[in-house]
Amino acid sequence: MTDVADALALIKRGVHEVLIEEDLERKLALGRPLRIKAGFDPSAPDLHLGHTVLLNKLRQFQDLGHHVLFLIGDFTGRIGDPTGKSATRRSLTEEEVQANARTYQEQVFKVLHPQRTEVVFNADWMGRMSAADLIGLAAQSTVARMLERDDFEKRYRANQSIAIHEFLYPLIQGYDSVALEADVEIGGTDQKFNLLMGRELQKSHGQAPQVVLTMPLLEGLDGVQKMSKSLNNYVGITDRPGEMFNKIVSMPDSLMWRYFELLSLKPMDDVRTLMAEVDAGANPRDIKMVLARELVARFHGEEAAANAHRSSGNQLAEGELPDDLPEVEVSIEGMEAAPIGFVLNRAGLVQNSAQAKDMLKSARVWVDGEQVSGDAALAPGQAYIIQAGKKRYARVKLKM
RNA sequence: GGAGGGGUACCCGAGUGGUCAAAGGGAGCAGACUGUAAAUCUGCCGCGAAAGCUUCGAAGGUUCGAAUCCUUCCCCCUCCA
Repeated sequence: MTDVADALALIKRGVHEVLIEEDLERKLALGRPLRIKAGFDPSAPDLHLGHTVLLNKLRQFQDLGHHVLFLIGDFTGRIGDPTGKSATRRSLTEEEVQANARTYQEQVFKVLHPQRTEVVFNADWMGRMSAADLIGLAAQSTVARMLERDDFEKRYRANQSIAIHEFLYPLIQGYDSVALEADVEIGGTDQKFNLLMGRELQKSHGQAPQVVLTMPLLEGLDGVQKMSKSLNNYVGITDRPGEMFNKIVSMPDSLMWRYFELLSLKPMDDVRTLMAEVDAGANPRDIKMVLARELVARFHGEEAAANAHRSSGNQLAEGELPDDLPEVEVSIEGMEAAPIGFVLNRAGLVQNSAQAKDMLKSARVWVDGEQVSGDAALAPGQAYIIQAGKKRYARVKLKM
């Protein structure tokens, strides 16, 4: 294990807050693998780069030899974190939880070391807890303490209802740390209250309190709002290589160093070297390509990263076709010839017929390399290579 | 309980009987320029290949014709008690 100061520097990279840093130093000095806990909501298994900020931090701990407890909150999922807008959340079935857990693991191990990761479910211990035990747990905190939490306090002052069970959420999340004997828990800045509850409950159970690390929420590609699927400003970790590459290279320059800090596993010294290059006049685009290659390689492998700049989803370079041209079948049911607008729409190359018309009008559609106009029609029984705009193309087969 | 104001497309917001698939702005999408960036500029922006179909809180009604007029209902806001 590396020396404590180096480890501390790596751990603090990109972190919003460490509570309490001296505790962390002491734990690191113990020389044993620490138990690092992070909880995940079982309802949303499609990960994007925003989620990987946390995963990267876990990975850095693993690189230092520590042990990660990947907690799937299947029990807490039934409550729904009161922070969220969704006060009433549908509870998931056992099968759904299992399916989501599998998806998580597939995606998560692109970042984490499987051998140093233990996947745990809090229903394992919470499901067995008796009503008496739960009351005992509830007795370990107070209403006044709960009202210190920002959103509870606001709602209380605004005379909005707070259901009793909502108070149980932080308690259970905290108790998870007791059950797991966590040394460190990592979460988003919005989780601070819940994370601190773990410290308190551990103390009252005679355990050394965990160190709390809060990670900033990653801004999405718009550079303003947090990354989320619903705002469509995300890079999904299952995005195709070309698509991922394209999104990263086209992000605003203002965002790139933030992404380097939180998403790259390159040492900060290397990142600072890149910064110096840009200061000295290097094209920021080329530096974004460095980041794009690293991330594509992480989620799709080195080979995909090497080819990402000319694979589908990314803009064509010099009119070259991508290596992995998607194939689509379009049924033209009874038509003698399919109007090009129809084909574009059915093949998913445009969002709606208005966009198809727009593209055709401004002559941005090519069939087998020939530019076509809006009145073009394609005969069935044949495959065409169709390109719509710069980024979208497919081999389209028309069938009757 | 009383008085008044309001619900228009993803968001804000104009529109008071036909020329309204609905002004304008923002967001989004496609382009030009550039560096696959920003800024700026252009086009698109309910669905549909088209014919056409479906929208203005909901349901009925008047009318040749309704976002616009009438009835009932639902929801939001402000003031008074």
